[in-house]
Amino acid sequence: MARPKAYDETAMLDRAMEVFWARGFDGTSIQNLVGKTGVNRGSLYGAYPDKRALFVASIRRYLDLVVEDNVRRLLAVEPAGDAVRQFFLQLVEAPPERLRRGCLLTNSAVELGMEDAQVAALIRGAFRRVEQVFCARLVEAKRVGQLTDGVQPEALARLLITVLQGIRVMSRVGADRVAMRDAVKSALSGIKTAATHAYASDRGAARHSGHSKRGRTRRARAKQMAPAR
Amino acid sequence: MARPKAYDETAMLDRAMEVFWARGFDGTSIQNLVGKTGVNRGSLYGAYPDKRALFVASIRRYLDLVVEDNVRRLLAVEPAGDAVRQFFLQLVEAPPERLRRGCLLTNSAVELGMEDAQVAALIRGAFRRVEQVFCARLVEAKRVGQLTDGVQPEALARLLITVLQGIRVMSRVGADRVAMRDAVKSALSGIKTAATHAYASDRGAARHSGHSKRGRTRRARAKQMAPAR
DNA sequence: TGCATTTTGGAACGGTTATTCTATAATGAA
DNA sequence: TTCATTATAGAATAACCGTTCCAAAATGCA
Repeated sequence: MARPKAYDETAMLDRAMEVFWARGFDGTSIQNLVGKTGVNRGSLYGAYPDKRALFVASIRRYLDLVVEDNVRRLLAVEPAGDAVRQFFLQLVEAPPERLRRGCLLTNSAVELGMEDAQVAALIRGAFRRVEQVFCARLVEAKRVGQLTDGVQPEALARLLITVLQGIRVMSRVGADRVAMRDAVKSALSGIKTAATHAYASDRGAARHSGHSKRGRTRRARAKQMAPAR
Repeated sequence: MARPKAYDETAMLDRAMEVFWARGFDGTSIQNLVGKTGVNRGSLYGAYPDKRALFVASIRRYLDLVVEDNVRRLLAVEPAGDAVRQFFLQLVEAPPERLRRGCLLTNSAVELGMEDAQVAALIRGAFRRVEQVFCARLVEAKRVGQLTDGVQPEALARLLITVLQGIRVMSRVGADRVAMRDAVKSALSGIKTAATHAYASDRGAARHSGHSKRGRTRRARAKQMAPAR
C-alpha cells in the first residue's frame, strides 16, 4: 500500500520526552528533536501537528513512565510509612546529574504553568495523583500506628507533594545535599520507622485500636539506602 | 557636557525585573524590554553589555527589593514562632494573580539553574539567606518554648525554605489553595502559636529554662490575616 | 554661539525559529 | 511491472531573535 515508517513511534516519543526534560519547551528546537530522535522534520510534523502537541504527548508519556513508576515504588513497600520514608530518602540520595535534571513536571509547571492552561491542568492532575497515593499510604500508616498522634494523613500528604516540588527546585541550583536531607527529615518527622518485629506484632491490634504502642525506634538512624535510579 | 539620560536607571531596572519575573529569561525579548521600560534599544545596550547582564542585575534588584522585604517581615513580628507562622499563612492567602506569578528566584532556578552557574550560585545564596533567617527565628522560638520537643531549628528551617519553593511551583499551575493551606499547616506543626499573655508571662522564665510551660493554644484556629502584597 | 560628548531612535545584520513545500524513495496491491 | 500512497530528506519561507551601527538630537562648557 504505502511506504512503511522507518522509525519506532514510541521510541521517538521517548527521545523527545528526554530532550524536553533536559532543555525545557522553549529551549528545545525542532532541530534538536530531529537530531536526538533521528526522525526527519517532515516525519515529526506527520506524527504531530506542531511542537506543542509533541510536548503535550511527551508529558503524557512522562506520566505513564516516570510518575507511574514512582507510584509503583510507593505502593511496593511495607509497611506503608516506610514506603513513604524510603521514597524521599532515595530521592535526596540520587546522583547529582539526576538531581540536576529535576522533574519534567516541575520544570514545565514553572515554564508554562502561567501561559498554557491545558499543560497546567495536566500537571495539576499529576500532582494530585501523587498526593493521593501519599495520602492512601499515610492512612494505612496511621492504621498501623506509624503516624505520630495528631498527624492528619491528608494534610501531611499535601506537605509531601509540596516538599517534592521544593526539592526539585533546590536541586536544580545544586543545593547542598545535607540541607535537603534535613528538609526531608523534618517533613517525615511525623512518620515513625517501624522496626520489623514491632510492625508484625502490633499489626492486628493496630487495625482496630487506631494506633499501636510503638517501639522505641523513632529516633533510629536512617540506614544507608540505594540512590534512586 | 553631554546629553543627559532621558530615563531613570533604577526605574528602568525595576521594569525589566518585572518583565523577567512575569515571562522568564527566554520568554522575554529585547523588544519586550524596550516596550515595557520605554527605554530605547541603544540605551539598554548602553547600560548593560547584553541581555543576560540585565537579567543578572534584575535578579540582584529582586534580592534587594523582594527578598529583603520578606526578611524584614520575618524579623518584624514577635514572638519569633508567630513571625514564621504568619509569613507562610500570608503566603498562601495571597491573591491568585500574585500566586500565579510566583517568585523570580524559583522561576529562574528552574529555567537557568542547569545551564548558568553564576545565576545558580546567586539563587543558591538567596535561598541560604532566607533559610538562615528562618533558622535564627526558630532558634529564638525554641528559646521561648514555641517549638515542640525534639524539633531542631536548622532542620525545620531547611524544610521551610523547601516548602516555600514547593508552594511557588504548585501555585504556578493554579493548585488548590486549600491544599496549600494544609501543606503549610503540616510544615508549621512543630511551631506552637503563642497566645500573647502566655508569651509575655513566660518570657523571662523561658529564656533560662530552655522552654516554657505552654498554654493550651496550640490547636487554636489560625485567625484571618491580610494577604501578602 | 559653537564644540565635544553622549543619548536617542530606528534601520540593518546575521542567525535561528517553527512551519511548509517539494521532489524523491520505498512500499503493497493490482 | 505499474500504480497509488506514504515516508523521507532537505530546501524554502517568513518571522523573530540578540546585537550592532549610524545619523540626528540634545546638552554643558568654552
